[in-house]
Amino acid sequence: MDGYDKYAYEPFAVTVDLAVLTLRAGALHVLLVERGQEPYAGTWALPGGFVLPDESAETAARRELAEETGLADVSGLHLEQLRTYSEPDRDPRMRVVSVAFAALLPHAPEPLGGGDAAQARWLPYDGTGPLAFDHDRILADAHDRVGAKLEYSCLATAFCAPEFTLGELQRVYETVWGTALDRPNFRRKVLTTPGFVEPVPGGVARLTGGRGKPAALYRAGTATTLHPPLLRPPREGPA
Amino acid sequence: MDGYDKYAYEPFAVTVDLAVLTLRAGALHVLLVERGQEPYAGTWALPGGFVLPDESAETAARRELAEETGLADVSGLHLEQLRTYSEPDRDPRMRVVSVAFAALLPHAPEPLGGGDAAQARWLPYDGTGPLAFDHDRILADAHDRVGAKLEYSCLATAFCAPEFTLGELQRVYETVWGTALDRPNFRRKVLTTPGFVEPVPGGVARLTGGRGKPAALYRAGTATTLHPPLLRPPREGPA
DNA sequence: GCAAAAGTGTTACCGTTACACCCATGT
DNA sequence: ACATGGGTGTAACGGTAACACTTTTGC
Repeated sequence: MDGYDKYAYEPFAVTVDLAVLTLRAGALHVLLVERGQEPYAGTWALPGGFVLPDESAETAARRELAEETGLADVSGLHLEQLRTYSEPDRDPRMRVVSVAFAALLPHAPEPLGGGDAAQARWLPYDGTGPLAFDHDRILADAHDRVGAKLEYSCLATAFCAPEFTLGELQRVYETVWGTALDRPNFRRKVLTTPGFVEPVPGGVARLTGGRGKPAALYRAGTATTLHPPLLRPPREGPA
Repeated sequence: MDGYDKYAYEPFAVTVDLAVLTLRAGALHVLLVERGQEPYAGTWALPGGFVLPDESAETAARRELAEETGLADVSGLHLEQLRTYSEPDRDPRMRVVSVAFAALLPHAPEPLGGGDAAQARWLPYDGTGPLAFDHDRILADAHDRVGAKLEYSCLATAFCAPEFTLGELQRVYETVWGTALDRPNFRRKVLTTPGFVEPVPGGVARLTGGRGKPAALYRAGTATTLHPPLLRPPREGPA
């Protein structure tokens, strides 16, 4: 019953699919590619590709991330395995098992599409219409996971440039959660959590929008988890 | 760059590995099988097997769960995908990508090992020695995940029989987390969380150990998440 | 001056923590 | 009687929520 010795296995194609998320103009955006062939020709899909014989899924995901974004260095980007999608009929042509990943980008390079990659575009998270295959579900799962991890981890800084203001960090939470947060309370929570952020010593300040007081700059700290968590306001159930 | 049309994929074997956890005699136990062939002959390993051509990984995992435990009905058991392990060298013989699952059992049928399955045994979570392949890591990941989910979900009831006492539920937390909890506070927390547990109306009572006052019985409620969470006491860092 | 964004301070509330204490049962 | 496990009560603490208010910039 061990099974391994039989070699009586069915060949599967193993791929990775990437939900690459970033903030653009105050809205959550996803990196999507337009399919050229059937099935789903002309439909938007998550970027992805085959896992090569000498690669782990993580290695393949980071390679695809570099190819699709056109970035020279993706080693510092947050990349996280979501789960594996393996329904037998998820691809009509053949048996494809896909390991899905979520990636978080800070500043979002413009339309990109470098090299031999198909045209990749940033589209707003809401209003992508139905995606190819089961990619709507993968994208929704990615959003759920990221939203949940903001509560108990320092993940939010992965959406920010190396140096950022507390206002930018707060906008990450508000955009992903779709809720407004109280600024004074958010400040206190972030600043009193050891290792979440550390001030940039140069006492530098910078402008975010046009007007307003310049904000102090912070860097991501060394902590990875938040204790106690920063819980999102509970959804108001319709009475 | 779409890739799909090329059919230039490498064949992978896709398997599932199961970390089946239960509580026996107040200690966390894992279901393990002893390997008969090389590599790792004579070593304990997680139960698992190939994903069949018409199965999803979830279907395969539930089938394996039934086969390895010998239980007639495993439809009500908690089964949850953990993550996928795909290092190219994780099996020395061939390229095997494994989707790992965690399963939680209530009352733990005895040594089991029914049908054509290899001898499966319950072993204590601590003291299993090194397992075959990367199964130590999978098992540790399963334990981490379950421990974390106890904080913000009603998962603990999956370790309990359909009707249980609050003392039994508390022992689930204490065993998985390895920490003692204050009984009065635990009671309040569980009872004031809407939908976590509901009392068995028959006002029935039962004995857990030998002595002591009979405890009231509860069933799992309809809620799945805990708001606010039941946080485990923070680890005391060595000063 | 006015709007906009950053930053500080204060109070009330709520959940948890750390206990002390009582109840029911078996030996 | 006493040990064992179930169940109730309560005061202190800590973190959060919901504000009011000041400061610094651009127009």
